[in-house]
Amino acid sequence: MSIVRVALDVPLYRFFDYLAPGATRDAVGCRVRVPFGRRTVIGVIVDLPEDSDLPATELRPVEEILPAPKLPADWFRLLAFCAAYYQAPPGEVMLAALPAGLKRLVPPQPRAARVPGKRLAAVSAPELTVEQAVVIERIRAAGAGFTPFLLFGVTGSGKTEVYLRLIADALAQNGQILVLVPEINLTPQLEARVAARFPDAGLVSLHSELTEAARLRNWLAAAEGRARIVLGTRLAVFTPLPDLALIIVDEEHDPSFKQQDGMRYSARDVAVFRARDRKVPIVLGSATPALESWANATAKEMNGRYTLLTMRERAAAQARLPAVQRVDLRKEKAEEGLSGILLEAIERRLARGEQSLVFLNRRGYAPVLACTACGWISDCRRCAAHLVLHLKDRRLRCHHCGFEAGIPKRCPTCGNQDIHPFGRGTQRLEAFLAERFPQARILRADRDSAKSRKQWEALVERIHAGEADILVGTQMLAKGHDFPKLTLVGVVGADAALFAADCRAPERLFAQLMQVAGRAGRADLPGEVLIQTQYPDHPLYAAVVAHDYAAFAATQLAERKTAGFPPFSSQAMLRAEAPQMADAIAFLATARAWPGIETHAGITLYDPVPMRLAKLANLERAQLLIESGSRRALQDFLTEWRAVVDAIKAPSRLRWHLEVDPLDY
DNA sequence: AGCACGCCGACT
DNA sequence: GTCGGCGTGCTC
Repeated sequence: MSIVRVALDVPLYRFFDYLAPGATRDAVGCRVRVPFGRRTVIGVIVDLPEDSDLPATELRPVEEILPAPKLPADWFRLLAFCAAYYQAPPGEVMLAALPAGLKRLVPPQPRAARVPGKRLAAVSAPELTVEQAVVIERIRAAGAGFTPFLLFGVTGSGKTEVYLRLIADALAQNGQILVLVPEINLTPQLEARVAARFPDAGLVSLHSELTEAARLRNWLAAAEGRARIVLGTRLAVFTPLPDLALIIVDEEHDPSFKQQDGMRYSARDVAVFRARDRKVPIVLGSATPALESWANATAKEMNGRYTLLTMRERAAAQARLPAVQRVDLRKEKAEEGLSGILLEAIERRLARGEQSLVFLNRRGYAPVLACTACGWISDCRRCAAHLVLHLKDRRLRCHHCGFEAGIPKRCPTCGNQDIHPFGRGTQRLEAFLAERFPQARILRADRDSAKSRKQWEALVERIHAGEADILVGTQMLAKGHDFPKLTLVGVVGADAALFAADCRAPERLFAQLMQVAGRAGRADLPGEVLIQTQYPDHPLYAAVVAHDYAAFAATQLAERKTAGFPPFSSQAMLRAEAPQMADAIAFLATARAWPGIETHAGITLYDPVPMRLAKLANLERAQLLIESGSRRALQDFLTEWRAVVDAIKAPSRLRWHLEVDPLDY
């Protein structure tokens, strides 16, 4: 009597054995319909064990083994690695990696895939720059095995063309290619370029905005090898690819590669594991690499784990890097937060019929409403955060939990009518600019003005069509798109990130500034970037002005090394949330007090502390940082400790999770 | 996670 | 009397 071991979608760290009369090893990798408690669920057969820990009499028989699709062995290795590394339940992790259509008891009726319409002739490849050619040669020279490359190329240096050539190579050798991008709706032009170059490669995309049916269709096409190129967001890293030959991670520094709930994995790191496991090359591309990646490519301690490839020149011969300048706000008078220098620069663009972009990473009209008499401020009653004033729809809104309220006419505490918006958001800048430049057409681009992908695309379309003279936007505008007529970028309100408690804030600010600066002057028009700041001497801005990522990264890494922070140590974070902060702290304190820590050398457990956003949606949150100089030691500790934490008796309303390699503090 | 059971409080 | 709150225990 055969026994099958089945992974099920439950938060438990074990599998379940079932009787499967007549099943052979061939069943491993198949999905299976099994009774589980009082319900019937879909699982995945992970093994065909000789016998079970339980007597055969206690095993229930499977209801049906579903022959296709079959998950391959390397898929199990990948998911098992993730479950172990991220301390997540293996069954849950495996089932989460499958498209929903494969988890239904009644399988969805597969509709015939639409026959691709007009098949266009492949767009021919442009000539390579010298740098591109060198980079491609070096990657080719490394051959087919596992080699991780960090492709460090300034904005506009033509990383995409490098990807396309490598994809062509892999296709020619009958390989499949996995391309990971941070957010699909910000990179539709990459998809378009790949599709145009390789019209016969059966390119499919995989991301969470696809309908369930489309996702299943594309997943199957990839898993069956029909699709030769898979372009997707982080979840695509788990797609079975029988002929995988190359992995590309574009904008590898982007925080969107980090999953922020459920299993909190880094798709970039998972991709590197997968490349190593499948013995294929992987190219991580960025103009501002994550410090971890940069260290892997340059730091002595990392022994050249990654091969660094650099492209310094912009590909379009005429396109220069934009001239970046600081505007000293201590000396310059500012009107509604905009300096005379910036306003004049905008005026010149208006006169020349060019576009300007004012970048402010804060949406709404003003970040807070306050009473000048009694000190009342518009706080969210469910979060430790201010309600943001949205004048456009006359609401106060919490950007964390979504709580909304009307705008009070007078102070709710003291009745004073003199209540004022403090600070500035994109709406306020938009209003001021409209008043200041009545002849200009102003377009605001933030999550409020582009809620859906459709709205966003329409907005981009209008900008491209030249329907705007001045753009006011958040980081939404920093990514992806090239606007040929955009020659001026003004950066407003960036200083706040300079002194944030989060050690990664400078890294993110630098990446953001480089990215938004890269929007200026792409074509034959020279670009200008003006950064308004109270701290013009700050080394971060100096590095941005000099377009010198390497110098910036060197100082950051030196700081990290002194502080013993990643990548010079490994970290994990235990977080708890409960209606009462005291309960959350007490839970973490109990976890920290585990005596078994004695047997684990080199593990530091910090004190439990309230999170930066200490209260969110009526839950108070605290966290405990775990650090070790040895990743191995941390892993061993976490594996044991996780079970200990699991067994702690806590109030029923308390929730907790463990995050490995946290990005935010 | 579901989904049961089981025990107490406040309702038609 | 029973509807329902959530604590506890189990799922091959």
